[in-house]
Amino acid sequence: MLGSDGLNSKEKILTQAKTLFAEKGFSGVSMRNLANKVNMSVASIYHHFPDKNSLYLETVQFAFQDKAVVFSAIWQGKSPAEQKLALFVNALIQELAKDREFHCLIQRELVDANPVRMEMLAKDVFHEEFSFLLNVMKEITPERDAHLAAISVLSLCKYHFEMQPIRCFLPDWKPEHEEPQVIANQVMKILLEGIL
Amino acid sequence: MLGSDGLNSKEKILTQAKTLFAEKGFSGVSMRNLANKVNMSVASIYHHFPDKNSLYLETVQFAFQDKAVVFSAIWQGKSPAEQKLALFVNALIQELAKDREFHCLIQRELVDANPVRMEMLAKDVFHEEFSFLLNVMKEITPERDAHLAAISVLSLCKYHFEMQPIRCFLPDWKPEHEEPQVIANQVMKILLEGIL
DNA sequence: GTCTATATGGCGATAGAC
DNA sequence: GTCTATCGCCATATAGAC
Repeated sequence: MLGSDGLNSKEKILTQAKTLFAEKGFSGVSMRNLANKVNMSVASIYHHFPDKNSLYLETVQFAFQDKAVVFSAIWQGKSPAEQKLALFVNALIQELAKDREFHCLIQRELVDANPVRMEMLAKDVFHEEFSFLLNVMKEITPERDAHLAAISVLSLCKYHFEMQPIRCFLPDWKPEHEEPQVIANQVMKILLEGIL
Repeated sequence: MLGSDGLNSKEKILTQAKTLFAEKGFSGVSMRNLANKVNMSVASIYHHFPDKNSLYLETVQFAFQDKAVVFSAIWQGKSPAEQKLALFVNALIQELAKDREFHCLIQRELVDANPVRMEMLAKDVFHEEFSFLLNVMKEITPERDAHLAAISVLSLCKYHFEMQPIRCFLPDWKPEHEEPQVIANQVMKILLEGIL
């Protein structure tokens, strides 16, 4: 039942599907491409998934499933709110740097903006994480709009990675700008002092 | 030569292509879809463009072509650097709010990350604008890394729009969070004071 | 510059043997 | 659970008439 990589067929399919969908998007990947990549026939894939859309949905859920664990330790900890925020920023940036495919999948989901998938993602994945961040922001700056502040924190972390493909062609770019630690430090500095 | 909308056939095709590519992406749009939308045959489109890829490239350039004009007045003005930054943030957010298709096309380009198109975009479109922003940042905070600071300014503006499809499902969202002026004020406040 | 008709191949999905 | 073979359709692109 398990291959030499310790994965059963379904997991093998999902792993490669994650790679392909992240790279090319839903309509950029054919069942034949995927079958090729996992060394199976198309018909075998259809044995595990009823259709391409279901496969895509399961792939997205598969890509998200281990992410919540990383952050819960931070939110459950006993640090003061400011420190929780710093730990979260660091952890998020590390996670985005480590799992590029995860990052690309989110970006594609947001631009495709399928309303059904969007609500599913919001409820099943983002709601809890966002609530924790929201509470920390409320504690830190009760006079501010916590929702906008939380989005801004996420912006500062995530957009560095979205700009990665083009940044290296822009003036004053340095290789060190790609290091997660450098990015995280910069984000925290802005959050602490502003930029002006 | 010109239709009742004042556009010739090529412009009509590019206008609808911009809408479709922004919504569905390159591989999500077929030549038949597009032909349908402009009330032409597929063959007629191929009279104006040699293939789908060229059509896509021209569409992206078409979508970008009027954008530089909006900002040059700000950079050329005689305001102090801090005020130029504030004007830029406002103008960028207004532009993103006004032209959603433009916003989606950028997001898709960044996630597709075709190296050839990326370098083309960087050189032809972003280089000049980014340089102006960079110079303003250097003047405002000479001790900071200007490249990272400039990216952070763009992050704060652009990511609010990227999160738009999911934000309304997240806790504490209010309709006013979609107003460009509210977003711009929030961005400037963070840049001035930080968040903590 | 626009059309109809068509060539050629890839697509998602299924039938049925092993 | 995996395969080969195949269906019916839609994709990009072209030929050639008007």
